[in-house]
Amino acid sequence: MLTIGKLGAQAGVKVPTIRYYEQIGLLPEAERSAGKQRLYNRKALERLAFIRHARDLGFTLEAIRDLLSLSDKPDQSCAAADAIAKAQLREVESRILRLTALKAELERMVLQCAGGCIADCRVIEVLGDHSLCATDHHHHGHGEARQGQDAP
Amino acid sequence: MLTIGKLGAQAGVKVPTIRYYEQIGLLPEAERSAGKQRLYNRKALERLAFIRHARDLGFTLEAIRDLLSLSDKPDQSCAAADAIAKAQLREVESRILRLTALKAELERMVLQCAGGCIADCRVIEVLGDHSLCATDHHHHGHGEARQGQDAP
DNA sequence: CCTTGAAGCTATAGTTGCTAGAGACATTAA
DNA sequence: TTAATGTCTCTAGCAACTATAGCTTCAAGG
Repeated sequence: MLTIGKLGAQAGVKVPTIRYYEQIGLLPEAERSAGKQRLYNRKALERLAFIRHARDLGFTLEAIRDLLSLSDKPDQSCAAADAIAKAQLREVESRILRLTALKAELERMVLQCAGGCIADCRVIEVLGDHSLCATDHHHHGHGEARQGQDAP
Repeated sequence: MLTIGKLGAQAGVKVPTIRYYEQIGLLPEAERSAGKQRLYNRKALERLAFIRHARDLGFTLEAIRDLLSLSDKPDQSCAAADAIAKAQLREVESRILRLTALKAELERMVLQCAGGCIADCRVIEVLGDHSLCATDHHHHGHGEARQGQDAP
């Protein structure tokens, strides 16, 4: 049996995040010790590692909730899981496209900045006037994969 | 003089977002009509367009705050503006790298899914076991450029 | 057996960048 | 004049956590 700290260390998830996952029902309520501390078994560790890994791949908690409930029914078709993964793939691809356009625009801005004074700065100028842009960086996706978390 | 609705339409920013920008001090307090409605002039429109454009390029509101205060001092060196833009460029580049790794992993998952039942599903399996991964998708950036907003 | 320090507990509030709703007032077109 | 918009303030909500405060529990050393 693992305490919440050990579990977090093994899965690479911070302790408050584990409690948060329990709170929103992504993890079941943990067993408790005599002194009301949470205790976890191997299955809980696997579930948490699954969540962590899916988060790393950019799945939302909602998508993960769906994937988890699918993985609890091993006899059904995996079409739904496949669809979720494909949607995620499309999402990632469209973000890459958009970011690539942004990158081009930023490079142009930075290259053209001669290092003079603000009045002549291309960065400020380009930001102030969209018509100076080469590319169409105008449509957007929905938030990146993770916030900055990293194993403690 | 523009009402807030016209201003938003011209700049491509929703009305509540404009009020929000004013609230957090990114836009100055607007003049008011006799009936206390906000009124804007050309300068306000330019400032808002600047913000909108910078948001489109993925700058945070904090970075934009800095850029705006720089652009108010046209005689100073543009080194600071240049640094902000370069930091943003590095940020975007690192997000692209990370997303590209994710994309490869997702493609592998999806390709290997034979479409059988959950018990054999590669998607579920790979998510459950990081050692099945080809790539190191383990370090992350800090949030994508925009939430889903788009001109009203 | 007792103490100390780390780890755990709950509960609440903060983060970013907005968006949505309620209920009241202003403006404009028919 | 009346109806339909538009605008006002205020509050609360979204994702996905993170941070803080003030407590209790646990494991190890003396």
